[in-house]
Amino acid sequence: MKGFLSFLVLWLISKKNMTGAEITEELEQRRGHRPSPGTIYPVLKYLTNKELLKVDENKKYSLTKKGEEELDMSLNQFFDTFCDVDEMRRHCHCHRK
Amino acid sequence: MKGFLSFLVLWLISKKNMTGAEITEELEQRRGHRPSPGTIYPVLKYLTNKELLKVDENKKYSLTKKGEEELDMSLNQFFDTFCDVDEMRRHCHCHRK
DNA sequence: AATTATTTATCGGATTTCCGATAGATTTAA
DNA sequence: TTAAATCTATCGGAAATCCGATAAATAATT
Repeated sequence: MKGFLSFLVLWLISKKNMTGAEITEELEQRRGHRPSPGTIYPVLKYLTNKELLKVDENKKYSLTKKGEEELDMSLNQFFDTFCDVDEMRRHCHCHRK
Repeated sequence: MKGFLSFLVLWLISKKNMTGAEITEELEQRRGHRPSPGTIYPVLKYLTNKELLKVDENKKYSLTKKGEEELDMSLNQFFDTFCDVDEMRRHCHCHRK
């Protein structure tokens, strides 16, 4: 529950506060398949319990201060791992049909 | 076994043919922790069985034609999911201490 | 050649991750 | 105000993921 999906959810919510349904929709757009309700709601609950997300009266999730810090750390980790992301993109684009 | 680790291994080997030990080393550099032998060798076996990798007499792994195609597809998927990777990086860097 | 160190490989199991089914809650439409 | 549709939430279980322990194979050192 603390894998790539959590990371992606934090990132998406950092860009725009969203409800569970909106997050589901956005994930489907990006990944090409829709996460099941049994996937996304437990993730949101987990992140809320960890106080990385908070939710308002309209069920819109937003990052807490702690969530922003966690996101920053995860982004750093991400770019450590994918330090050559520009090269990845070039490789990707030059092979595009 | 077909998750992010496989993707990363394919990418690393596409840049440079490596042995299991060298891949382990490179992953440790990037991620900050060393994958256990019980993790990395099954992944290499899995990718070899799927004919995405081949291995020479010195145990150096390299991509097969099929492996290159798989990598291309995975890279496309990656950049679909992280379509705003530049924004991610900016966000990341501007928060760096 | 014998010993030691390193690398490769397998195995069983612990944990994580994710899903489909189900149900309750909320919203929308009739 | 019902009825229908959508959203939210939980549950149990299936599958994926990863590890540590162990052992076999290979390489390096003495």
